[in-house]
Amino acid sequence: MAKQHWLLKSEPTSFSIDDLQSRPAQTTHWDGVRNYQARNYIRQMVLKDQVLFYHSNAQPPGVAGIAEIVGEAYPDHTAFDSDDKHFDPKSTPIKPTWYMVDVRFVRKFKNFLPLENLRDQVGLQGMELLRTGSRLSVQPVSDVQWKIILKLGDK
DNA sequence: GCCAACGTTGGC
DNA sequence: GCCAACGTTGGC
Repeated sequence: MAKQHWLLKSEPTSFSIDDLQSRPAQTTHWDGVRNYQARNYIRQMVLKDQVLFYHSNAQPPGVAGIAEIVGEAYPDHTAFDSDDKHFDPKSTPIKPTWYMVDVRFVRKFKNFLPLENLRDQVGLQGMELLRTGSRLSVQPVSDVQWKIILKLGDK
């Protein structure tokens, strides 16, 4: 299968691309996804898929760099923990509702790409990220979109 | 702080 | 199954 590309949103005040870089093995599990459409995308991810690391609720919001999938979908255990912010009693170890992947830092872009600038780019108009009211925290990115964004980020 | 655009919940 | 109320996301 051809390599797939994705975009993952994170609020840098809770977990930034710098936090990912400073993790042991520069790797984390991407927990807390509690939306079915996003969950379905999580389950489609395969090893070595490439990911845009997006900073949401940031000033400015935008794409900060690249990561890759180093662990395919497995049950999100934070859903089982009643003390966890993302606890969901409907999800059980026997029949988990929510899944997560392992993600490893690849690099930060030379240029942080603010959302505002992406809106102006020819070829990106169809991106889910740019759709008015888009809230999906896990999104597919097409080959064409991926290439345009990498070119901008590394320029 | 505001609010548009959702997704979810629960009464009926 | 419908839909109003509510809660959340996230840009601005």
